[in-house]
Amino acid sequence: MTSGAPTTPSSPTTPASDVRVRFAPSPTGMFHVGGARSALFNWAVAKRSGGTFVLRIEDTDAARNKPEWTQGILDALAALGMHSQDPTFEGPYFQSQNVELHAEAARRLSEAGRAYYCDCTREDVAARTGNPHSGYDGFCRDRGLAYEPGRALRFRTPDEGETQVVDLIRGNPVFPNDSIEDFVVARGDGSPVFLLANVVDDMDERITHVIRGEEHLPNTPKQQLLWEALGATPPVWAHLPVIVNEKRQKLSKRRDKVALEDYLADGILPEAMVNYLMLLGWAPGNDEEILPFEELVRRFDVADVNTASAFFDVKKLTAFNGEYIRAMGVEDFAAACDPWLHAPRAPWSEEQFDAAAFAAVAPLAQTRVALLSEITNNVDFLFLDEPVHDEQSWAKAMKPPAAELLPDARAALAELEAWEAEPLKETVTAVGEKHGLKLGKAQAPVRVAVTGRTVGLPLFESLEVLGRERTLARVDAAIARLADAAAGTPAE
RNA sequence: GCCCCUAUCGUCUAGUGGCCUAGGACGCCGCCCUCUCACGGCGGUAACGCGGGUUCAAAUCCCGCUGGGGGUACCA
Repeated sequence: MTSGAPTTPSSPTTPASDVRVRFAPSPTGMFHVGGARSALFNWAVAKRSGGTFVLRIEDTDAARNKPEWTQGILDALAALGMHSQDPTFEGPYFQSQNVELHAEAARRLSEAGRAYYCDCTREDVAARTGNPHSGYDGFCRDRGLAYEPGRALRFRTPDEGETQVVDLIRGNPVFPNDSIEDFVVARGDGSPVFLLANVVDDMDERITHVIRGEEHLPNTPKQQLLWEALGATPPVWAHLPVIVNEKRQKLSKRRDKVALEDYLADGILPEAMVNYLMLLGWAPGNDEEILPFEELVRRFDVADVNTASAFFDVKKLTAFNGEYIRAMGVEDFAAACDPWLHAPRAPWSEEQFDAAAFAAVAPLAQTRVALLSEITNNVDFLFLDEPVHDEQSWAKAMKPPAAELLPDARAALAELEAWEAEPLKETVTAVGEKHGLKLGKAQAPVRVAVTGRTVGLPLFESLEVLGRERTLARVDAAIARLADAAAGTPAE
């Protein structure tokens, strides 16, 4: 404020800062795209500020936690670029290893009179208030109950005043204290609940900014009260808008496709997913959207994140993925396709697969796939013994004069000297003209005979790679089928 | 019920009182390119929820309404 005071120099090298953010998932299922976005925003803040990203696994719900889910979280974060080899990354810590600290915090709260023991059941409370949703009525507040197994510890919330939360995204929401019930901080068996454990861990890990989903906003005044009661300065909060489905409900594991792994298995590139997720609720400005993560980070400020919920649009994600695929070098593209070129994802065997043939055709396929998984159908005709039988394609392409054209094409192809794309194209063009067809029409029966489909890679390059022998055999098979159909013996 | 958040094209968003006859992207439609399908190029479609204020001036500020969402557990 004072004029003349030295301002912070803007250094080209990011100075190490005290900013410590965290991502604290619980390992109760497949890793969620919503979680991925929260992690990414935290990661971006840490990167941007030169701070630290702490990963904490909240594994205290023994009944629902499974170790494989924890590994799933680690793998998913790593796939998106957040891994322990990066100096920004700290952890993972496990909440279950901090139970002593949680218990001590509960004890302090109790001893300081900030919390009290309660033996009411839900039914007791509901019977007294007449409303199952009205919250705890404070019945045990001044009964001076000592701890006994079965008695929960409740935090004594202030009766008056209000609690204001400092939130970078939402302004500073104010909650009337009389609307905050005396919530449970430790269960009847002494174990801490989320509200407490989460706060104690954040204090322990010296978290300065809590950036999480909007669904936690109602927890925030309670947690802030806990921070204060425990004698610490609350962090700065930032509540991200929720991600919703087409019905504008929060994405849920039950009804929506939310597992990051599923999208990767479809052939969404991690970079595309990162780019898309960063743009859900935030825009880098300048009318630009497709940007590398480093650039996104450079422009990112959590305070600029939107407040309204955002629809997870798979179509736009897919479009982004197409952009990323087309931007790759051909070799990288081919390498990325690899998992979809072999069993079990591909319907052909290792013996049938021909790497050289794929390499020849990869550049042609690159502009035609938006998901890597689509590569399989684009090149299957090269590796399968017979082309796929797509009956719709057959019906569309094998109308007259296909039955006459195909034998002519077969004959011309058999005599072609150079089995290369250009002469192949000239040959089919000539045959088509003989039947009064332009190339566009004339190529269709040949395409379906050889590849099984009306759509696909450029035909003549495909034939060149397939080879004369296999091409002719397939055309022969199609001619035979057409003849059978004409003779009244249905091929089907 | 109570508490809280929220509202620009179908969708993601730009917009911080005049640059807005509201910009970009996805989607959709048309044209061009073209051996199919894509890619690419060009063009089009389409929005400030409603009602009051404040102001010379409001998508932008205020209030109300309506709509949407989240939370309301001895889950996290």
